[in-house]
Amino acid sequence: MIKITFPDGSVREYEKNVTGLEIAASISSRLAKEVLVCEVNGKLTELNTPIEEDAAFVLHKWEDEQGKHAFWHTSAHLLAEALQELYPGIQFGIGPAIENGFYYDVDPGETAIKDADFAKIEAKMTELVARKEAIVRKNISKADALKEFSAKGETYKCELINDLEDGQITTYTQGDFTDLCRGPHLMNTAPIKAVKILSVAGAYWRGQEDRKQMTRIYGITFPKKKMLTEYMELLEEAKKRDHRKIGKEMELFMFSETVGKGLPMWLPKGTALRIQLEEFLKKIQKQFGYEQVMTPHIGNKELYVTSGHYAKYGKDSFQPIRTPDDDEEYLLKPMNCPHHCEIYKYKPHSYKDLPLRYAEFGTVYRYEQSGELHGLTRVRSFTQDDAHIFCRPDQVKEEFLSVMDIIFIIFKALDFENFEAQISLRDKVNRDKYIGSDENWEKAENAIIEVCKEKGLNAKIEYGEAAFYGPKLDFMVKDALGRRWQLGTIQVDYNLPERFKLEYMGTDNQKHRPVMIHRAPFGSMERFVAVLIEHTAGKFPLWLTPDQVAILPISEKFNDYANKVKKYLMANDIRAIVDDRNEKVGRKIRDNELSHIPYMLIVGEKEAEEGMVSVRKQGEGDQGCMKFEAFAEKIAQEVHDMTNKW
RNA sequence: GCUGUUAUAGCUCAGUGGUAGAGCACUUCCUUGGUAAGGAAGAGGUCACGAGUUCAACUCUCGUUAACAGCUCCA
Repeated sequence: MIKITFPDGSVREYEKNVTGLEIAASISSRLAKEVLVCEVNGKLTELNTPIEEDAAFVLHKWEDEQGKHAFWHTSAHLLAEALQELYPGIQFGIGPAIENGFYYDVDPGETAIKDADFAKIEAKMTELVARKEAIVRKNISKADALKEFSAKGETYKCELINDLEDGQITTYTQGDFTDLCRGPHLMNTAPIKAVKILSVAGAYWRGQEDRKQMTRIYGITFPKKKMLTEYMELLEEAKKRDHRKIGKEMELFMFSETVGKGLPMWLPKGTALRIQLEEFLKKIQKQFGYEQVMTPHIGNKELYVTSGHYAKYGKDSFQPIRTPDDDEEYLLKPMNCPHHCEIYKYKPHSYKDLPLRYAEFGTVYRYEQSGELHGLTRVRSFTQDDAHIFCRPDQVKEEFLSVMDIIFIIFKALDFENFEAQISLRDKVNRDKYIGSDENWEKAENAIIEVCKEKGLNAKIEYGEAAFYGPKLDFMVKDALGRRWQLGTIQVDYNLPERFKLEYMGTDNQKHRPVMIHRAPFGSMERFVAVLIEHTAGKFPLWLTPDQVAILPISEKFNDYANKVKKYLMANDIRAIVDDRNEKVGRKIRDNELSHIPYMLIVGEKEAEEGMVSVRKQGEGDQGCMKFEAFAEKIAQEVHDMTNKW
């Protein structure tokens, strides 16, 4: 007999070589039906694997991450099995489960797999499920694995096998399909009740740009048909929130093929929104001791040679601007830091001056690869809400903490609750690409880790994600389609002060090197607005929204009164428009509801006579009548209450 | 940059190897209204751009540009 310990701490005894499925069945038949995969002493394994010794034991169902993972991983194999039947001679790369579904990278040789083939593939997968083939796991020696897969002409699999350790190699077989795989899997494909092939795309073999491009087929499967329907509806919903769609509908920003791709232009409404955000941040920064500066959009190439950016990014940037002078070259500025370093150098500094915090809404230009451009989230010209803090080494931590406070204020004010933080450190092995001494790097890396701990921030550490000049802490949020976008960033930099030979006079009357902290709480105005649009679905908070109030005259006879009210509101810093179209009031209400304006004021004979307005709140209907002066006061108060929190 | 898909009116989209359509928006007129779509008429297109095939190309082929999905990249 062996002892099986469950997650709740209870222990039960079973015969040696009992399987996970048998254990599940001993608890309840329903559980045995729903369980997908199990965990024995922390190791995920199939339900039919015999358990030989005492073990900590966990069952995973669809509701668990691990259960879904196994379900989708098995689905990837099912996809491969279907492809093997449909496209004889097809070669397989890798086929993992992902956050939502799975994919398989394949090389179909001369044939191309297209959207039109999806139905055929789905049908074949469904057909294979009906065969109820068992999935069989097999341990195999490296030599045998190589023999087996090379016999089938599977060059990609052989390459993978060559990188594996002998003795650790397993294969999984279902029907005529055998795959090199670590597992774990479902015991058969029967639980897969709904199948959807989502898209097809190119993907480099092993993620390397110089290797062959495979065909990557994305799919998703579910244990119930209804779940697939719900998932497809969710995708539709997400599409409706896409900032590119809403940005167009609300006339916030645009692109012009003539101006150039990746170069956004802000329309009046979008500009109004952006200005509100900038003013909001300026107000906070003022409280935190920042000073605004302004710098040109170009800089002498030498500036970037000094900073090291030219060596690193020169080739992949907008190329230098020529002048009538043959020896002179300028770059569109790809970042603001070198300019701010020069500002720091304008005069000598004492330790008493520090920290100095220079802030600028600085527009920068980066030649992003064309395929990377995406709405407002990835563009070639964008405005960073940039600031550089020059401080003494002993002030780094405190400054870092106060930057985090600013970021938290912003996230709170705009209701971003589901953000993630990531600490980006150097690659553990390959350290050639980083500028600066090991000692400085370690100091900076440790400072970030400590500060996160102190703030109780659960940040994920990623090695190899650091900028070439220093480690960083990034804040990310998800967009409507579940893609992660980086917003705020804080980066410690021991490198630029070195390169620009920045100094301050210490208490010891000696020159010392300041530390520089780059930070951008929004990241960029463009990306932040994009994420904000998707977060709010275009329903911006009252203090931020471009139009706060729409005034709707009942008929043209009351246009004059409506304009009088508008003038009064505008004079009191309330952003109002008059809808003076020749339409019935029902129509005006409908259109203005759909355009997300928070308040509507309906004015007709009754209101005009008494200096009143009939108030209607977006989504909440009629709110009754009041004097327009009282309404202005109410709105001002509401905005004040919202903005006074920070 | 790579692979694939797409490009028709301001917007959303139908459509055909034989000179182009809808809804919304727009203009004019009627209507002057009370809390989510009043009515009529009209205007609007080099069917992304450039070549080629064809008696004839918006439609088929190739190239260019841009957008979209994914990959790679992101100071």
